[in-house]
Amino acid sequence: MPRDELQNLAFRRQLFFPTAEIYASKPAGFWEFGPIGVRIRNNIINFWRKELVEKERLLEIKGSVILPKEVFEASGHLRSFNDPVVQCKKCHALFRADKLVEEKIAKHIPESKSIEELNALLAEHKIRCPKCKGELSEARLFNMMMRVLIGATQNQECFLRPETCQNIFLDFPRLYKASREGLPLGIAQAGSSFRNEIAPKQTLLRERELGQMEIEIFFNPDKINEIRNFSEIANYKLRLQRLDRGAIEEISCEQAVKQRVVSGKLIAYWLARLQQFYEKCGIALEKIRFRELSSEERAFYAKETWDFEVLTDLGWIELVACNYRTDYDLKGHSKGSKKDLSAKEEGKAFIPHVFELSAGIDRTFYVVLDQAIRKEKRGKDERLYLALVPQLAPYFVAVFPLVNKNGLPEKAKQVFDLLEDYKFSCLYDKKGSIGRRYARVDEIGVPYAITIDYDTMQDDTVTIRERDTMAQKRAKIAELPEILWKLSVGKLSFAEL
RNA sequence: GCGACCGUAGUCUAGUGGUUAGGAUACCACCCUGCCACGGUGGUGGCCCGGGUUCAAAUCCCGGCGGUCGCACCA
Repeated sequence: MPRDELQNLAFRRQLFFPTAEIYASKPAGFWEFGPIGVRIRNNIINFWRKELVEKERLLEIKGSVILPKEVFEASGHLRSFNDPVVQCKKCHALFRADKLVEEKIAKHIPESKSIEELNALLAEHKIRCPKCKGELSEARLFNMMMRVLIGATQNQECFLRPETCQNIFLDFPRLYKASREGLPLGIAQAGSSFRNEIAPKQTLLRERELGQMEIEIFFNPDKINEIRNFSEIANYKLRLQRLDRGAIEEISCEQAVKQRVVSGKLIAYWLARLQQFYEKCGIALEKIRFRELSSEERAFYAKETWDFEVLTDLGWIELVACNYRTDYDLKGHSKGSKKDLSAKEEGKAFIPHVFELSAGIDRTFYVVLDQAIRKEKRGKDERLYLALVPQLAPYFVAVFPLVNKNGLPEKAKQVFDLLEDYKFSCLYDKKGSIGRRYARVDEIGVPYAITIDYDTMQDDTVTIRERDTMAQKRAKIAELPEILWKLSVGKLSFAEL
C-alpha cells in the first residue's frame, strides 16, 4: 500500500505524530504514539514476548538507556560509531575522510587510523572537495552516539545506548550464574536506543530514538548443533536470499544446516522462529526474505549476518538484523571491566558465542500496518480498513447499539460490561450512524463488532460482524464469551459460526 | 550535510500583495435513523517559527525548523 495512505491514516487517527510538534524548533527523528498507535505497538511487543520470550524460555531484562563511557570503549562504539568526516569549506558538503583518502590512493584505510594520520594523508595527497574542488576542513569525528553528562558538576561522561544489546552483555554474568539451565542461555530486552542520524527519514523507518526488541542467545560454539527443539522446525522452510544466488530460495532448516548455508542448527532454529513470528504478525510469506550480508556489508564483529526484510512499496525494508557476533562482545567487556565473563562446561572454561536477533519495534509497527492496510472500492465509495491479526489489533471487539434510543444503548452497555469481565479488549460507541461506527473501527483494525438491535430486546441474540468480509452472524449473548474466545485463538473461524 | 521541490483546521485542499482566508471531510450539539461513512439544522477549529520589504504579507525576500525526492551517511 502506498506510503501516503498509511501516513495519512496514521496522522488522521493519531497513531503516531511528531514529538514536540507545537514547537517550531522541534528536532526531526522523534515520534509520539497516540492512543490507538500505542495499543498496537504494545501488542507487537507483547506478542513478541509471548511467542519468543515466553515460549522459548528466555530471560527478559529491562536495562538503563544510559551507560558509562567505558562500556562503549569496550564495545568498540567509540571507535567504530565515530566516523572521521571532513567538510568542504566552499559548498559545505560532508564526506568520510577515510573514504576520500581510500579513493585517492586506491588503498584500504583501516578503521584504526587516527585523526592526525588522516589529516596528514589528506594534506599529503592534496585532497580537495570531490564536488566543487573547494578546500576541505580538518577531519573531525562525527559520533552517532548521544552524549549525556551525569552528576552535580556533570563530570561523568555517559552515552545513550545506540543498541539495547549492550545491557544484555553486561548482565550476562549475573544471569548466567543464577541460571539453572546453563547454555544456551537467551536474554531478551525491549526498549529504546538512540542514534544521532544525520538525516532521519520516512517517519518510523529512520528515527533518532528507535525501539528495539532484541534477543541474544549465548551458547557454547562447540555445541552449535545441539539444540533441543530442532525437530520442531527441521522441515520448516526458511526464505533465504543467499549471497551467491539471485532468487529467494525456500530451504528447510535441516537442509540449510546440512548444506552449510548457515553456521549451525542454532542459527537455523532462531531464523525459523523469527520467520514464524512475523508470519503470525500477518506478513505474507512471499513478501519475506532473509538476505545474507557480504563481509563488506556486515558489521566487523559479525561472522554471519541475515537481515530479515519485508517487501513494501518502498522496496525491501530491514526489520531485524540477525548477527552471529561470536565472542566479540563478551571478550571486549571482559577486557574492559577486567572481569571473567567465561562460562564453564564439563570443567572447561570458554567465552560463550552470541547469536543475536535485533528487531526494530517501530519498523515492525510500520510494516505491519503497511501490510494490513486495505482499500476497496464499494460502488462509488472507497472502504479503508486495517486487516490486522487479532493479536495486534488495538481492540478485539466493538459493541454498538443499532440506534441510540429505545433501551438499546443500555442493553449494549450490559453486553460490553459482560465482555470486559471476560477480559476482552472492547470498545463501546453509540454515537452517529451504525455504518459510520463500523467504518471507524474498520479503519483501526478491530476484527469484530457486536450490534444490539430490536431482536436483542426480544430474544437476547446479537449480530457479530466480521471486519474483513463485513459478514454478519447471529448468536446468543450467553454464548458470546466462548465464541469470541474461540475466534481470538483461532479455534473457530467466522465462516464456521 | 548538499541539491531540487514543499509547509493553509485532525485530514485533504482553494487562495501568488488588500479575502469576514473558501471548500471537502472529520469532530461537537440537536433532530432523524430497524445494519454498513444516511439526511437535516447549528457549531468549534487554520495560514510552521523569527526577521525584513511594503501604507498593507498566508502571498515577496532572508534565516531557522520540519517534510518529500535524489546524493552522501546508516560500526
